[in-house]
Amino acid sequence: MPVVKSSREEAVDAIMREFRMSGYDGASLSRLSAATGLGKSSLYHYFPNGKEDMAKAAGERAAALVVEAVIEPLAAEGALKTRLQKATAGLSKFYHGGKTSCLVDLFTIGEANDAAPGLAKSMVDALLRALASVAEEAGHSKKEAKLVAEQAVIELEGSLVVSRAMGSTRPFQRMLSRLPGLILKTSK
Amino acid sequence: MPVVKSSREEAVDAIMREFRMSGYDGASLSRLSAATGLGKSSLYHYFPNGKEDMAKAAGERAAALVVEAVIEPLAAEGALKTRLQKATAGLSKFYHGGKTSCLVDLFTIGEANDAAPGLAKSMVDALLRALASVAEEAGHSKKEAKLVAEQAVIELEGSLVVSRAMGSTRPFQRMLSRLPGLILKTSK
DNA sequence: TCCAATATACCAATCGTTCGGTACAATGGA
DNA sequence: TCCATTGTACCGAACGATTGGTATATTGGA
Repeated sequence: MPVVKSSREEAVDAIMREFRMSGYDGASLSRLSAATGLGKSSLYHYFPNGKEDMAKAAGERAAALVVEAVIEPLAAEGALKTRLQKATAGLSKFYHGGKTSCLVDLFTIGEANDAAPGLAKSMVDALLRALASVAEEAGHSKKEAKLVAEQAVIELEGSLVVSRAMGSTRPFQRMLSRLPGLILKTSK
Repeated sequence: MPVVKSSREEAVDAIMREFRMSGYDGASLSRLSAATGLGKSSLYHYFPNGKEDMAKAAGERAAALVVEAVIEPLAAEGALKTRLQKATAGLSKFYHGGKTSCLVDLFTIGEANDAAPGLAKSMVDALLRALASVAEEAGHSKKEAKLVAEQAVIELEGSLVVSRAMGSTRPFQRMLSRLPGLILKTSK
């Protein structure tokens, strides 16, 4: 098991960071080059199809991080409440307390749609499935569970947008504190 | 009262549409030129500071439309429930049933921050104030009203993101049907 | 005649991309 | 063991196209 990250893995991390800061259209090759410390031409060594490949790699990396920080804790052993706490902590970490945007948002704007179609959809689908399964376990019907999961993702994405617009992480933090209740409560 | 829109007003509408489709970075001058049917020279005649001015004009236009479709109905005479219905209808119209994005989201990404700082914040602030005032009228305390308003904006923005990502307007529609209850209900 | 509005032509800068090439490590047959 | 070969990792320079923006000329209605 390699302790040292490969150069490519480091690059993907940096690229993901840049995309989450500037969006797809805003993340120019120059910026991506500066962010990775790799020359523009070197980027094409790791990502033969250029920006498109970089977006895909960034999306896959982000998805993997969400699985690790949120979905796996939810699927683990233990009390529901504890798992939900771990998942919200994971969300806070992944979104840096609300300071970093979500690629689901950024990759559904402008040219990103043509460059990497379906990428955002698959990301949100995975999250929806994981949340719905937990909501079902918490006592919701299959139908209710789906709605609860959707509501959770809506609040997640929305709180990130509002936090960004207001220049404050409070909306995101408040959303995190609401999340466990949203999924656990059975009363309508 | 002019029935015919001035050439500039028509241009602003088209520009707003283009920004809402492509985001700030994605809306190039060529696209804006094509969308308005105006040559670059004409665009710079109406918007001397170029893209930046266009973004401001689009933001102001969007804000005015939201005032007209949502905020004024909320502040009008009549039963609260009726006003909320009109406001949700206004939201549905402004966002084309969930098919069109929100500039609050798009203008907080990439270069837009530098070009038009504070634009998104002022937009979301106006909406928050209007919603909070209605929530207060519905029986919430000042503090609760603020939180309820924030929650409403979060769900609005979030449902637009999720709808975009899923390629379905259902999440937005469901959010609209939740909205009145969110603001009206006094029980915790 | 005036001036808002549009056209034509152009600019430097940057875009995403490709080219030709270097440095170095690993491989493998003689 | 030698060394030719191959693969990996990277780079600077340049590509054509497009970016946002400007300067100057022309048009046309009041």
